[in-house]
Amino acid sequence: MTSKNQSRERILQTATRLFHMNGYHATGLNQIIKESGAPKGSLYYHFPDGKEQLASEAIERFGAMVAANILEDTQNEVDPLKAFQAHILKIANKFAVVENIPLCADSLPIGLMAAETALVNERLRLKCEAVFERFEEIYIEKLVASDYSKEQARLISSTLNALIEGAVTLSLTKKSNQPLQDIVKMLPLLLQK
Amino acid sequence: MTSKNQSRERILQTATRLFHMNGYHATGLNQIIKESGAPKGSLYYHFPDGKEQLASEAIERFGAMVAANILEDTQNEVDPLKAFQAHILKIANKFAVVENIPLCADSLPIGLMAAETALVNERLRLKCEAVFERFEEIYIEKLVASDYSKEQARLISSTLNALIEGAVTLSLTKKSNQPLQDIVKMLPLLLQK
DNA sequence: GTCTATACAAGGATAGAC
DNA sequence: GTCTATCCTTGTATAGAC
Repeated sequence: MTSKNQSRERILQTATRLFHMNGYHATGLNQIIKESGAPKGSLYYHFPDGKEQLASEAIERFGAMVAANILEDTQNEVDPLKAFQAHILKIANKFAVVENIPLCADSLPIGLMAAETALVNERLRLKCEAVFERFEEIYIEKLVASDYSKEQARLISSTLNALIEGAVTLSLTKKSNQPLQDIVKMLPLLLQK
Repeated sequence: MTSKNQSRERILQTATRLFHMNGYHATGLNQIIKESGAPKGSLYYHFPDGKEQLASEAIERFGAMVAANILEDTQNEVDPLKAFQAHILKIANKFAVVENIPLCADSLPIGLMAAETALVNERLRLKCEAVFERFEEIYIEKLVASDYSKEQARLISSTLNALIEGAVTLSLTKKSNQPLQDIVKMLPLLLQK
């Protein structure tokens, strides 16, 4: 019972990290098995649908992790502007890259897997879509609680989602968290009522 | 001479499209050869460094195409706000998706290949970085010409880059150009002096 | 410049013993 | 639940004839 969950858990954990670091197509099942240290034979036992199922659950888990982070950061500050800025700065700080490996995997974009799968795998596309929508919901809730109108809140949240996703990609590409710092500075303009 | 360039050209064209639609790792050399209709034996003749070289040139070409579009759109309008809005709307309109295939390949993000390669292939990462920087330069130039300060222009341009990249990814994932439309509406706030 | 054939590795997936 | 062995496909890349 516990051992079942242990090796399933190890596989899923490693898969989540690798998929989001390197992407869906660049990550092999053999690599996941090797790095997780889990018994090789058990992969298809725990994940009968193979790679697709593994990726699907990885996206779900990754999304939940990030959503929890967002939620925490937004609840620590009453002011939505300060809350969002704190959240982005947290990402920027985690973002330091050491020898090509980002210090923390949750500073990576969901957009990599989203863009990889959007046109070719409906199941995974839907998972990514759900994740993005969850983020948006949290932003909206925070804004509405501070008396932004429903439509204004939706618009800001959609933009914020795009902004963070894009800035993470840029930071990754430039090997610098400058783009993330830049959007923090611009955020006050976006949140005007 | 012309025939040399013809088949080289066909390969590069197809590679550019496939790499940016499906990503670096999901695109096979066999697929490129098949779809381009180019003679199979000629790939390694024209691109001795194989897939990496092909991708490198594809990124360059794709970046140049998009940069030309941005330049055109920004020159058709004196007001930077209107110019940028027109540019994004153009992307949004091209974006219609028919049976999972986007109507126009240049509505796709560079970010896919950027995020795929940033951590694992320095040569391609640098190409992507150069492309993003070229975009930023164009934005900055337009803003400075309208009396924005240097630093303000840089900040807005960096943000705009992230915004568009993120919105395209979101639109792709949601199969809707709503995110792109959203950022058009928010743009006036960003361009305040 | 182009073509065919082929080498060689890695990918995902399955079968069957334990 | 786990392990090993194996299958099939696909991937990149090369050699050598034309």
